[in-house]
Amino acid sequence: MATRGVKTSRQKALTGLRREEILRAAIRIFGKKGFAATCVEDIADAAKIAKGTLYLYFKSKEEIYRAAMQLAVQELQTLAAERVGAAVGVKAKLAAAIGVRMEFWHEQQSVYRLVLTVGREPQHRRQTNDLTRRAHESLVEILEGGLAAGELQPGPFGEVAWAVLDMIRGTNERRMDRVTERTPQQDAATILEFTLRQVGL
Amino acid sequence: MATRGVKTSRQKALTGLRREEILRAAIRIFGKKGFAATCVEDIADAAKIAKGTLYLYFKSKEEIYRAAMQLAVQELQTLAAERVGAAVGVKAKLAAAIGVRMEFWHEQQSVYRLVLTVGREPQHRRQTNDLTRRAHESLVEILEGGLAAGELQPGPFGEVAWAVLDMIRGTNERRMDRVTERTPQQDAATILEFTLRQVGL
Amino acid sequence: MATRGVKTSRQKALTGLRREEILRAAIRIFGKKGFAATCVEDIADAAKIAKGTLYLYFKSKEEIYRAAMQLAVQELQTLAAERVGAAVGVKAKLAAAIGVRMEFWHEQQSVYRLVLTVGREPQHRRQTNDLTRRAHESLVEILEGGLAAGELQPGPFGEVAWAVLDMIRGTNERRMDRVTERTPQQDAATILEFTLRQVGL
Amino acid sequence: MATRGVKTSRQKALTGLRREEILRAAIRIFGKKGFAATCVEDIADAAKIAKGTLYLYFKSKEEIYRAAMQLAVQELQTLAAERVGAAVGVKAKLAAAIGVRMEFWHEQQSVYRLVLTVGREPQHRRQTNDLTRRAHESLVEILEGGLAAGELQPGPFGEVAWAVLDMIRGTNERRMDRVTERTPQQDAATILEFTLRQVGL
DNA sequence: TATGAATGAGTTTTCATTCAT
DNA sequence: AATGAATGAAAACTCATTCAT
Repeated sequence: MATRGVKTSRQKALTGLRREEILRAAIRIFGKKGFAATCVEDIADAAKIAKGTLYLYFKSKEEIYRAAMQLAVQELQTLAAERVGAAVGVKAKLAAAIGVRMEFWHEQQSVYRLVLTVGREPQHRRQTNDLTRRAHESLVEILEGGLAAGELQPGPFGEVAWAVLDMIRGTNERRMDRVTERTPQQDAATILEFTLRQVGL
Repeated sequence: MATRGVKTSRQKALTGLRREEILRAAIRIFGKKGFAATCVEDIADAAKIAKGTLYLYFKSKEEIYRAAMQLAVQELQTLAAERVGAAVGVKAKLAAAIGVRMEFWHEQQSVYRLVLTVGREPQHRRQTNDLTRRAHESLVEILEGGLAAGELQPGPFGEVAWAVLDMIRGTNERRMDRVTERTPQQDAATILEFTLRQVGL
Repeated sequence: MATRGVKTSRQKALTGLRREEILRAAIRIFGKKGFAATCVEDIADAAKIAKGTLYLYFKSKEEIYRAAMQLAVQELQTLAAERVGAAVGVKAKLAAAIGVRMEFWHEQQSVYRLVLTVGREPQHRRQTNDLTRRAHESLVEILEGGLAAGELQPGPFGEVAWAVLDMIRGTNERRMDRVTERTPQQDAATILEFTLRQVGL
Repeated sequence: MATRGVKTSRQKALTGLRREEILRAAIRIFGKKGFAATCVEDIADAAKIAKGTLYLYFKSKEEIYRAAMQLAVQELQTLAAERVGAAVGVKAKLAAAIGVRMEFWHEQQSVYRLVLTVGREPQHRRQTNDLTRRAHESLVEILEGGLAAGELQPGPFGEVAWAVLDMIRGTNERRMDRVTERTPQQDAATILEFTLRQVGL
């Protein structure tokens, strides 16, 4: 009765932990099999809980997916903001923005598969696009910062930023599918070089 | 009865036609709904035949998908080879290679959706990658042709070609999802410009 | 292709037959176990078809129930209208209306259980009430016919008609639950007598 | 610790109170939704206790139902016995017996719904019938008392008593479902009148 | 005694594939 | 060849009951 409707902070922490464990499992399985081919029980098994328990934390398979995606992307965004913030100068900031994404996806391949496969399914496009747009904005900001600082000339920053994201996606995908043999570092370097050439550096 | 087990060429032609009708329907529906969310009956309805009849032409849903993809891509490749062959000089050839892809996908959005969504699902990656590899090869050939003709200096042609494909994919996707407002022509121009800058033209 | 979207009358008859077989099975099972406690598979088993086949004829468990109820009641109403129409004079008509209901329910206990149990569940009340109202109307008509013919004095026909239905329900239920040992004929006679006394005959 | 395994009378009283609170909540919810559609958590919430706590007082959902029903009916029986006992003469006693039931159910619609809907489900018929039988007996007693006192002639008292109960149920149900617009008092008067006419008063 | 997280059997519904006509 | 009714395995989700705290 004492705790009715209330949660001690210890309980909240546990609940949060459990939620996250489930999401990590979900990311793994969704990333491997895709959304439709993943069944809820697979996720439960991977999280080592019963099927019903999932539904205490999420109210549908769809919601599990959304939360998993959010968790994954949130972490990347935090990390990227940090690294870009620490860099000085457009060039270094761009290198940081590109590099952090290459490394992150490389280390978190299952997350990336999740974004690439499930995120492209018709019902998930909108969410995925929102995430992409934010990444785009942060790249444009870097370029505009360079302009303001007099390091760059004006240019089609919007288009360049999209090109960067397209290349990051493409190189990562090819690495994951073993279409190319290049390392994340090599790819990052190439993309940076290409980008700088586009903005006249 | 006379032709039991044998096919007259007229019959073969008819069969081929019917197959293609089915595939056109499949492309439309798969592209709109994705692979898992499409049910075989949807395709049969769209092709105006009975569900059972599908199985006379294809032995599973999976096979319908594979054939649909192949049909879609084959047409693009034929068209691209033709246009690129007709162009003279690296620049014109590149412009043709990029332009033909932009237009084709723009006109055949449902096919493109098919490639983008279903083609990304785990079980279809290998096939999709094969198709992409061929596109890559043909771009590299153009660039190497330019080198042989003395129009270009040596450069990271492989990487540039991938970048082109990544940008084509990205811009098309954004247009389809209405993330940007640009026309296929504008995008093609930007991509071409970007590419030429990379190879020093 | 010839029959696309069309059904030969033979096919329709078969389909109708199958539908009815399913409904007869449903009536039996729903009547025995109640709505919630009946699972779709029980009905399929009783109808000797596969679970999935049910869904070719009805789109949900709920719809099966509604159709079953309708079928059951429709038959009673047809039979009642026939018998009442054939009878001459208020007294005979009343006897027919009461008698036909007693016999019908007695012979079709499973249908009756269906109406009594499932029909009382909150989500089905409205449909059940509609059916009851029609039975009420037809009884009132008989009484008003008697008034018009000068056989009866004016009276609270509406209330009497409800009382008749209440008693029919009550006696049938008690017989089914073996709370009393009376026969349908005895009960019908008692109810008729009671009714006539109420309208002054 | 001193009282381990033993219950002080204070504890028993508290336990009894808590049990009753739960049952009142259960009556409300069962009455509104029916047995199957009610989930244990609904009851717990309504009783403002945790789901697990329910199982300290009752060992299953089924048992909660049985106890709730018993509680509901017990109160009616006590009240009826009291009122009938206070009335003098068959007519007054009948009026009391009918009236008390009409009023009670009218005021306790949720209880009544419980009896009407859940009580009709196959697994609960026996219990419901037992309760009904007792109501029947008490009505018969009144009529036989009238016979003994010389107020009535012999008659089919058993049948009349059932008719009374059938009409009470019917009128209450119709009022609850808004099939009629009559008040409990009007219905009670009509039923009394009908009854008296049957026993020749 | 009280709690509510965890369980997993059980339910409805979908749909790729088969097969008798 | 063509049909579409029939199948049944598989999926998402619910909820009565248990149990560690």
